[in-house]
Amino acid sequence: MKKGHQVTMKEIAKKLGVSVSTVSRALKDSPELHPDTKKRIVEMATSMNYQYNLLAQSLRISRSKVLGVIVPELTSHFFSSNISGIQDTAYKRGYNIMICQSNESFEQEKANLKTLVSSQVDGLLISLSRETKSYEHLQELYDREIPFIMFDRVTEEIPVSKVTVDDAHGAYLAVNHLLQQGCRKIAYFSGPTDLYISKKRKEGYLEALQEFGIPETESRVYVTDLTEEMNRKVTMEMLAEGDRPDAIFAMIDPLAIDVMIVLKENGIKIPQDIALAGFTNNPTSAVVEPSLTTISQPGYEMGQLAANHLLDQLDEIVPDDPQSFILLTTLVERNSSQKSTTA
Amino acid sequence: MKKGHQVTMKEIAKKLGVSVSTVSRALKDSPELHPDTKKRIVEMATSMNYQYNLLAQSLRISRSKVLGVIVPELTSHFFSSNISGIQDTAYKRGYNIMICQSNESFEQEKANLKTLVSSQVDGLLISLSRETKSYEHLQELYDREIPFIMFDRVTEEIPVSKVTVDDAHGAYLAVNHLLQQGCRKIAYFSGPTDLYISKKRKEGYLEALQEFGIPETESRVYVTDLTEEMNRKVTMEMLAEGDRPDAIFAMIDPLAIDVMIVLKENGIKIPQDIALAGFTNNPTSAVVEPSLTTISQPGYEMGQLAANHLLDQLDEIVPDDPQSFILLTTLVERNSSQKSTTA
DNA sequence: CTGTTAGCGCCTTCAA
DNA sequence: TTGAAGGCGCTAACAG
Repeated sequence: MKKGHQVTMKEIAKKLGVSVSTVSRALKDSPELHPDTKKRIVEMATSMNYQYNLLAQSLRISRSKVLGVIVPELTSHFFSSNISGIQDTAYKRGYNIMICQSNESFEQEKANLKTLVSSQVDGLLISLSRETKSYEHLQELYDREIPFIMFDRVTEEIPVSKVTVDDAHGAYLAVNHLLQQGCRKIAYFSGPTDLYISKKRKEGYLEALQEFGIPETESRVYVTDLTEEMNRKVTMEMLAEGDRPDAIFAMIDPLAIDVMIVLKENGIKIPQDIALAGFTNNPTSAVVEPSLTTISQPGYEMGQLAANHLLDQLDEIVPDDPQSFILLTTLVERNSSQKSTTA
Repeated sequence: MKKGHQVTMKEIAKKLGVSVSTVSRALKDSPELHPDTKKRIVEMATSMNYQYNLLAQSLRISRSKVLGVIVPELTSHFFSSNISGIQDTAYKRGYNIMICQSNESFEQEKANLKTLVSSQVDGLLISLSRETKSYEHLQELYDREIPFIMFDRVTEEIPVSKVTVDDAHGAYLAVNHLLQQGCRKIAYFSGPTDLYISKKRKEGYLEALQEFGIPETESRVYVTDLTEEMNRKVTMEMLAEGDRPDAIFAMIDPLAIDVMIVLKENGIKIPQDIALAGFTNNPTSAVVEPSLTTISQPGYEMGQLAANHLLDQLDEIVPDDPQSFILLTTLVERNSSQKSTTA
């Protein structure tokens, strides 16, 4: 299918017997122009259905007014909330966004970066894939002075602005809550250990335990690659052990829900036998049975903040030295952890 | 923040004392070029960290290799699945995507259309907002011969290709299933009546009833604007009536779940007192209690199909007369409707 | 095999 | 108040 012809300033100019520059000036409402000429041109443009060509402008001014976004996956509620915040913010400030998903693949992430840079995006918002363990591609981006910031899945290795939630504190809130409920043998179900959030949330987990005088014990840490299969396997392993925990803090809600399913299958009562808490506050968590206690992350706000900050940097409203924004998480108490009321 | 300087072919040419066209040819591996020259140029480009400027190419060839996507909202699982399918497909075929969300607003949808057209997207994939009841903006797009197709939320008014699921048949499957379970007084909970899917799903509902010799009765149709508030209100109204239904078919899962919550609050047993079925198969539906019987829509596949078809049209692999793709839905039987086994 | 020229659509001097 | 010229980065047609 061939795209229909788009009217250009040149054509308007020819029809009216004026120069292209005059048309250009009229269309951007320049004051140094005879009102009549302006009127004639604007009317002609409207009647010819003229549509401004942003591409040409971008080339001209070396600014595309496009932001690139790379996320691990589009279908997760958290990331789509981020994107929603980014999109709304960018739109309000006159920018479009181009989106890529790395599908949690390092190679894909590098490829995405390349096409977005090629497309001359003015800046990038990046959330790293699970596989990303080396950062040369980001370093190169940095060296080439292409503005970008990271959100949620970040690395400390590159000195750019970052937007995250307070993972450690969120985990602390969750585990502290479990402790308040009387649990003392609390397991931590972790994602891959090299993931930033796995580490941070473990910090909070350990801090809460320490505060209650419980010796740090790695023996209650279970690691999964977050596939349903392995989540199930790890949970079964835990159940097979002699000294079962009385509570589980799972690094993210989907993991918590996988754990919940396995526990229920095995006749374990939640929260009576084992209390459970997650992290993220996915919509699903509110409706599972029992409803899942979790930590709420402000996904939409993160997206807004990240986009606003990047645009502030681009527009030099704000100096471009790296800042770290840490958003607050909140505890959402639900039934999966209410020992006191349900026991 | 100023974007770092990007190396251009011109600079490479100057460094090497050749012409820009030679550089251009070398970089696209043209055969009519001395291997040595080519080698020198490619090496120089690499060492200077040259990055191709897609924007300039777009302007030159009048093709941006960008697809525009407009969806009502980004955070719904169904639409993010669509987008995921679109993105993966576009990427594979060398296209980027620009995404806008209309936030269910007609004005926003028109504005989105405008900026995407301005950005010179090669084609558009559109899913209409709930508010969209007039179609001049699409007609204009059509008249201007900008290739686009619609998916999921479509209108028959514009002769372009459409990708939808078989809504009527899906509804038929759900209601037929409820009938098989022995229910005879089946209510239909509908969204706004001017919505395409509201109508189509009602058709399937009525067809199933008819097949069982149940007189069409509008009295069991309940209409909501799909806000939680009104969903609740309508459900309460239904409960207040004398002749309660023994089953409910809700137009979409979130509505079904709102209904489920209200029923449970009122001590109604599901499915024993009232069976329940939804439509969409959101991830949430699998984990609610009782798990929700629903109709599965292939969101990712819809996105893939839509993107592939549009690109086929653009690349003239396929003639550009409008086609209608109707994807199959499947019944997902879960506990909210299993009268036979649970009664 | 390589260089020159022209132009994609737009805007910004500079000149008139 | 308006026009002409030049250029953003790249490519394609035409020379040589």
